[in-house]
Amino acid sequence: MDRRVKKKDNDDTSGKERPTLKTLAFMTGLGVTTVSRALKDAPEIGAETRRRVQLVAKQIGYRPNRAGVRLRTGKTNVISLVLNTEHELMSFVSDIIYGVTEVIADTPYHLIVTPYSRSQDPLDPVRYLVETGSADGVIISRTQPNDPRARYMLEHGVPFATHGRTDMGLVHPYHDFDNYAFAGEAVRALAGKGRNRLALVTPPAGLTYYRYTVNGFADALSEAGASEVPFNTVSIDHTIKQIRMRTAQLMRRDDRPDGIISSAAAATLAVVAGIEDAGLKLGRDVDVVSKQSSEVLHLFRRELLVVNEDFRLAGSELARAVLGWIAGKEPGSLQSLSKPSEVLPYRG
Amino acid sequence: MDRRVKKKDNDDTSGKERPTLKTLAFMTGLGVTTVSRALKDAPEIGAETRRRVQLVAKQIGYRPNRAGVRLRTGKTNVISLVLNTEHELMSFVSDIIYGVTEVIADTPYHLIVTPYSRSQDPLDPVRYLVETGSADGVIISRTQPNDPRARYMLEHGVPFATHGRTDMGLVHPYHDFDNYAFAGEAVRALAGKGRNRLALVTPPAGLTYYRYTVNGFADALSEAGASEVPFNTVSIDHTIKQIRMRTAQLMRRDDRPDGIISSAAAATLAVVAGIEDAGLKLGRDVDVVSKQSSEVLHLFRRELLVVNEDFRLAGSELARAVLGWIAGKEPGSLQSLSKPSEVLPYRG
DNA sequence: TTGGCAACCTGTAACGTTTCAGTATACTGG
DNA sequence: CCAGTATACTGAAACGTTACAGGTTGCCAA
Repeated sequence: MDRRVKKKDNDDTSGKERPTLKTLAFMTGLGVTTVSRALKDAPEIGAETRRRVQLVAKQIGYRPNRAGVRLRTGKTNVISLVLNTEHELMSFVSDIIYGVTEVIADTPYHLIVTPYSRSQDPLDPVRYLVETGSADGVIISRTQPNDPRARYMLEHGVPFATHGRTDMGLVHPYHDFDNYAFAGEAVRALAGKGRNRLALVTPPAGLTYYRYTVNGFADALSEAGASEVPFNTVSIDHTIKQIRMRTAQLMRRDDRPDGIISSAAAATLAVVAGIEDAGLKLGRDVDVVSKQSSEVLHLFRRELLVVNEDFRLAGSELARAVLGWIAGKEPGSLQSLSKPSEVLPYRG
Repeated sequence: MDRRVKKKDNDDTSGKERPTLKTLAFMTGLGVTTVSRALKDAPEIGAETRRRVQLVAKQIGYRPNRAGVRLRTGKTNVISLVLNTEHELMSFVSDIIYGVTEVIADTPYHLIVTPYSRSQDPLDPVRYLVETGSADGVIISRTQPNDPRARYMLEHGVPFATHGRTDMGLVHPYHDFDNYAFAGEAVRALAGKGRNRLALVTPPAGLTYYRYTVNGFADALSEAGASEVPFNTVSIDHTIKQIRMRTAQLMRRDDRPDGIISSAAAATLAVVAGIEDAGLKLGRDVDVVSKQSSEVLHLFRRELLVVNEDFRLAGSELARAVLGWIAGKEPGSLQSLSKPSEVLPYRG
């Protein structure tokens, strides 16, 4: 298993080995310390020397060895995205990753994906990251009002950002979509079409944005003089099959809703299928407003009303937030809330 | 000169610091070297000692410091997934990541996502990974018949696996979906429904699976006595809007196809929209067979015929392949081809 | 007795980086 | 002219790990 080749001093410029500070030191005739400091613009290095070192470094394509830095300083230059492998939306995973990578592209940071599954405590992966010091910053989703992960990371001084807000009286960076506003807009749009018996396909009950959605729904309902048709048997975490079946059941009842609001595009496909299973027609018997993160629902059924949520933006904002915290900014200043688009009907 | 530098001993068991080999050495009364070897079952360590060390290590939750290992040995314990941030399918990203993480969950490996965008040479991220030694293994997608990335990694002795095959006479691990078979099955299914003027929505032209798809299509066409209606103006890399528009154009022509085969679900949504824009009806005027990676198309239109491709499986296979190569297995033994499901009509 | 050998264990060096504690030189003010 | 100090640089140590080159026993054959 010993595949290490004997290594001589790399004090030569012969150029096959990856350059290190030692290489640079030799080439410039300076000490390793000076080179190290020159590269990070330390004040006690002469301007001339600094320029010379940086020039040579650029010329030979010097890149600091991550393991060396990490071992010495503990800095990993890693951001970890913690994902639930059962319940995250497909579009969420893809877009948020791209959003994050967009932001960290010009930094020395790498993105690692830390998964956890149904069986596990969501705290597990976070605990692992913190205990092993595997990341300088963490991004979590599926945020809860009282989130043990956020509390844990605050206690341990690990910078993080949450997708969704918490409600623990603790300050930390977050990015959130304004689901209160979304639900409200959705209700008003349906009311505007004369719909007044509305059902809501909610987010999973434990998460913070469940509350915002439900509250936005309730407040707008009473304001609009509409009423709720309870539909608590499903959430967007349920399978397509379940949502479809239960929607069909719901729509066969006498007191069925004439408007439905759905918190996710995938659920909406199932809802519409359920509606049609019950022999009803979208746009005539019932209207549906749905969130979506890519322009897919209007291809599906033109009658749908949609509101867009941009997960790529969320990824970028979250990355910016963690990096900001790592850089020493106030956590309280790294919070953002993204307003929903209008409720959009199909157009050409 | 008796001013000695105070050295921070972590030789105590007081327990707040993360345990290192030194901690274990102190606790067991052994040398650091012995502990290191005992933990990796080296032969020259007494059975008794070995068990004792491993017990203590487990008790206090010792985990090797990755930076230490990496600095000393060059082993990163990292697998990198290289992704194009413009053109990967949403479902692909999500599922392949989950597939990979499933496999590496019980290993010391971490998954890092290395993105590249339109503007960049696809070789860039790979070159970066290799030059900086950032990963022990690499997974790439969007594989080309003559793929510079595969060639480069082979030359540099970096283990990797490709999603899709190459055609360079070089041996390396891959996982691929049998797109030749898919296209063939699709043609036969359409022919079975009496369709004999078929169009194909291809993968992007540069990629290997474009060829397999096109060949499978062509071979089955002549075999079935059907003919091709050329539709070279789009591929699944085009935008929804473009595909939709061009499909509509196609379908308004006199020599329009009566069957269409689509290589991706997202494209299929656009294709169907285009068909309907042209005033035609799916299942009556034209039949469409499409690949999909999640059960979404039958919710969209019942008339669609679908073939399933499992990206999560691909992720797992690719991870297994890279890990196998890293572990010293023959690259030629780490290749797998996944057969398409039957062509499935809607059922209940 | 001596030498050889196997079985087990150990100290030291090195990976590349940053930090600590200096050193050498030149300049300043008295 | 000297002390004091600012400027520009440097070597050594340390982070945690593994490889290398020994060391120390105890036992056995000669």
